[in-house]
Amino acid sequence: MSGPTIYDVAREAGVATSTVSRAFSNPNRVGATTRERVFAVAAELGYRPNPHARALLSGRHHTVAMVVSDITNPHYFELIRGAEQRAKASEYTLVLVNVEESPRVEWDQVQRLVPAVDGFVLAASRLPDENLRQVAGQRPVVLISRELPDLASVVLDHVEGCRRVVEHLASLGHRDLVYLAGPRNSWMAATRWSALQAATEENGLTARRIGPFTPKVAQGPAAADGALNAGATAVVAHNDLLAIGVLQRLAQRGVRVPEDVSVVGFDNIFAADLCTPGLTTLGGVHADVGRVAMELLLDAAAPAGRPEEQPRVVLPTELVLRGSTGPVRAP
Amino acid sequence: MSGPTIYDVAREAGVATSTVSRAFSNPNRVGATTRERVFAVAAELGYRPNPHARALLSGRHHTVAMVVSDITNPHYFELIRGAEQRAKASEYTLVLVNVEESPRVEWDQVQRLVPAVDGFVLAASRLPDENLRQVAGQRPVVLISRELPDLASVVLDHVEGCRRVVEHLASLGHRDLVYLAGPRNSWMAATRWSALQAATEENGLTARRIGPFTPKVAQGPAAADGALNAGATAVVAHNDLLAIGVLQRLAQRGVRVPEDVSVVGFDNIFAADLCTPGLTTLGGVHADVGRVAMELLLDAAAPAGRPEEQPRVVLPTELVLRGSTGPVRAP
DNA sequence: GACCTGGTGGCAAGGGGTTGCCAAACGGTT
DNA sequence: AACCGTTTGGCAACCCCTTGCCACCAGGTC
Repeated sequence: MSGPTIYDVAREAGVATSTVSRAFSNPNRVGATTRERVFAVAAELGYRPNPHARALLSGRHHTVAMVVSDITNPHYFELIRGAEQRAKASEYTLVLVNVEESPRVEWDQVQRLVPAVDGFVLAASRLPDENLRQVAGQRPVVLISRELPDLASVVLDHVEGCRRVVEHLASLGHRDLVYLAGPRNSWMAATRWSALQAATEENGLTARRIGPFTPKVAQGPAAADGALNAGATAVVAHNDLLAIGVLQRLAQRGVRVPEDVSVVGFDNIFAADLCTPGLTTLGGVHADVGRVAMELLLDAAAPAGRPEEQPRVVLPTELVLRGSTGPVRAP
Repeated sequence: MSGPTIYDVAREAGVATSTVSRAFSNPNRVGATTRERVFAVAAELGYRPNPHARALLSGRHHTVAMVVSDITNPHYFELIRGAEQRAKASEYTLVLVNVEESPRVEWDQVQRLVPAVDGFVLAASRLPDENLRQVAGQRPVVLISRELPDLASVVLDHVEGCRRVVEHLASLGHRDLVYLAGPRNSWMAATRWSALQAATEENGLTARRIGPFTPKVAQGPAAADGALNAGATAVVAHNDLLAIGVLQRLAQRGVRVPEDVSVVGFDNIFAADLCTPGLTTLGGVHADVGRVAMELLLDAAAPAGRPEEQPRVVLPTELVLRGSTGPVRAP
């Protein structure tokens, strides 16, 4: 069934199995001529080292897992793409797990994979802090869109980003904003809210929060109705999906955007510039986020062992202005 | 570093390692009381079977790979989601590989993974037929959006679907359509083109083809300009991304849709109903495609061995009418 | 009491590769 | 010719788990 082994190669090349093994894993431990013959025979036989046998002994699998909380959110595609690219570049295999916003599923899947992978990239993990620490005790972990002391993480700079959002709205004359909150167990949701609060205070605006909402288009109507009911002039949605749902509902109810209400999202997903009006949103280079996270993970998983201090990378955001924000309507 | 082994469990429980092994992999081969004690000790020690040691002997890894040709296309998200869900349900691990439209990368990655996975789902593979057969000789393979005799596949019914597209355009008075072709090595592109040809002939229309185009938004302008130059009244783009790019370019050039030109896409991606006007497109339940493909693969990879005949599943399409198609302009 | 039967559990041999340790081979010294 | 240091390659143990085969034991039969 499976292909030839080092034994076949060794026999064929007239050397010991250990020599074949070393020719592949530690080339300068074996003479040049011998090595060449081994390679030649291996190529001829179509030999490929069995990664499992290798992993068995070394405990290193050249495999990492990426866990995302909602694979249908286009935002994650970019993260995945960046991470996958980086992993591939180092010949690491990427295992993808979608946990559909469920901490329970996330925990089960991570535990199932612990013995099979060298590390985890957890994107927008919904696990409680102590579970994250547990996982980190078992394998190297890099968080995306979440921070925790002593764990490596990559996040976009939402403090700065939210300030830009608030300043933008303030410059348009808005005095009050309503934040449509993301899931309760989302670190990002909490971070955005406190960053918005800080920035509004700084700029003399008020901020209110309603929700939490599952950040999907389908939740848009509920969120939009809530915002209208609160008399909002400016709405900041937890992410673009929710914002798009809000836009749709507002249009349906005859509320004009941005004349009556301004709407801001987060992530700058693919669809954000296609909807009507285009969505003003706080973006960033998400593929880079994925790439950097994977890079940190590969470093941590490297034979050298993980460094003592866990890096915390903060990447810049970018406020993308489109048609969904405009001057506040005359009172 | 790694956790306890069956030896630890065996010692602690006062039984032989083989008993521990059997307690897990073949429970009714060992007495109830012994089994309970083994489980208790295992739980206490936090024992987890090492999947690699297991795979080494059985040759089965409980891991499958999914290869997609462009992970940034929202269309694939749904495929991935369906496949991931199905794999998870059977406790299979899903390895994701993005090959960025490159047959070379696809081949390298697949070969790299052959010894590590139980099978492959190849979505829109760009590999030549003979390479696909080679892979199928090494591991079970299920194709998505591609057919090949003797290989299992799951596709949407594009013959029927294209007929619906053509009938729709014909009913609006169009007498001629221009197909903006997908990549040269895309089976889907060839299939759509021949299905469109057949359907146009059947309905007394003419069809022309320009391209090929890489099916991304960025290629839209070139495609749109080509279509306008050809004097098209109805444009059928290889997929929604290209169609969206076309819509943008047409708007930019002041060409009205659908008054001057009708545009149709394929896939019904997330953004198709957000653009302006909404995109008429041939959709289908892509998550089901992924799910079914994974199901076939798991069947084929099952211990029973693969069945002799390779299933070819054809799922229904659905023509989604939106604003981008309308009556042909008066001549 | 001798014999059989079915149910349990242990022994030991892998499965494919890695690696510590040792020995042979080789070229050069004195 | 005896001696020495350095490569280079081989032996065998080990990684963790599975499984064919055999031994054992309790209970049932005649």
